[in-house]
Amino acid sequence: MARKAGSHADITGPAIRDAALRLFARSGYAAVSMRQIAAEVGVGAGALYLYTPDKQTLLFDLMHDHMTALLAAWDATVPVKGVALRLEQFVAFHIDFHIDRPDAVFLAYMELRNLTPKNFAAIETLRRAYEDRLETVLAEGQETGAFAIEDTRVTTMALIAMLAGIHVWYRDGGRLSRTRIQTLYRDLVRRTVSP
Amino acid sequence: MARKAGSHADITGPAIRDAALRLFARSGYAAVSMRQIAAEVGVGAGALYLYTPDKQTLLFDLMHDHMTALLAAWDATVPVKGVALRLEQFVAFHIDFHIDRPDAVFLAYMELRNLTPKNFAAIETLRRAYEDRLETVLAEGQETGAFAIEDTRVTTMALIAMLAGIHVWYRDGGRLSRTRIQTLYRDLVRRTVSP
DNA sequence: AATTGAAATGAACGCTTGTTCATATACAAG
DNA sequence: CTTGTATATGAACAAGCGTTCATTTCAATT
Repeated sequence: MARKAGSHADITGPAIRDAALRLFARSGYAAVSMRQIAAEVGVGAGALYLYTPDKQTLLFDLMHDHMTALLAAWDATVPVKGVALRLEQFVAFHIDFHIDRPDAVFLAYMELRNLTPKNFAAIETLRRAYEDRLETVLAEGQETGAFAIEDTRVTTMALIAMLAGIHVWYRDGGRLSRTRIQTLYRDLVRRTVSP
Repeated sequence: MARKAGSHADITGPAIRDAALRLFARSGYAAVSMRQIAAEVGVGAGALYLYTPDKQTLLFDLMHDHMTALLAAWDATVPVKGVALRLEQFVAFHIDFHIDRPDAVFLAYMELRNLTPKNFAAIETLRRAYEDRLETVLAEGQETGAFAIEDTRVTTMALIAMLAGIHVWYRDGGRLSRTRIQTLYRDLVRRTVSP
């Protein structure tokens, strides 16, 4: 039996991506089979290939779309005046964006080594671009004397890692609210760069 | 042909673990086959099962031994006087220990989800114990007034993540020497906790 | 009512997987 | 020189892998 009522491409396509994202994040790309993804969607394995040329492209598209959306969202923020406030804006933005997408964050940080070299390079470029957004803010603050930073690149990586680490322990409905976390990390970051 | 001259258990055993560690770190547990590990050692696939009951145990033992060695090494340090210096000691220790074991660090941070529930719980306990070592230092400094920390647990996680992030970008013979990195991170950490 | 075409099936393909086991080898002890 | 044992082989097993494709189903268009 095929083509049940109401089951069309614009439903199945996103459903496949959702299921793949969830399963890849939970068990890892290599450990998840196309048949598992298909079963989660409620479809035969062959149907997946109506929506993606192969498994590798499915992974790449998920990571690529996440990174692209991340950069677009930051670039769409309205910059506040003053580099110190701009840095606080970055922290709040980062936490907001990432806390709502735990699975995509997991993918982007854990599945790089399962990308083909060409796909890996593409994602690395995007990741580097995001790091550069932060580094730009830090460098500007350093120039104007608003910050006192010993090594801009190292501080960038340290802050990104600090923020990325939230996804390791954050749980919805846990001890700390999102606002509280943003406050705490805003202060941690401020201490790290202030003169 | 079996049992070549000089090829004994005390050579093959460690060789298997070395190869497994390297391959698991490079490609991920699920993506590495027992035959690949065996080939790297220069042995048939069946021979692996003279040294490990199964693939899962091989992974677990690698992670378990790493975490155990980490805790033992820290507990073996001679505590310096003064909680601020003790924190600096932790930073230097952490960087020293981890920078020499990039593959084991990769495993311990990336392959948790490929552990069976029981094995996962065991590793989580060890990881938590390591975090607690740092938290203890922070809490003591907070009590004595040497540090000014808003939330001890969050700061612990933030600092661990910051330090763990080094392995993402550090390359042997890169721009920064190990000592330089230790100095930079010592200062970053100090700023984060100082009153 | 007939036709079209997108959407899905499910069998089949050649390969790889983790693991087992009967068999073979090479060294150490008697 | 014979025997015993630790070490390794490599074929075999059932299961699962990603992917392809001839075929079927169903809704919309004519």
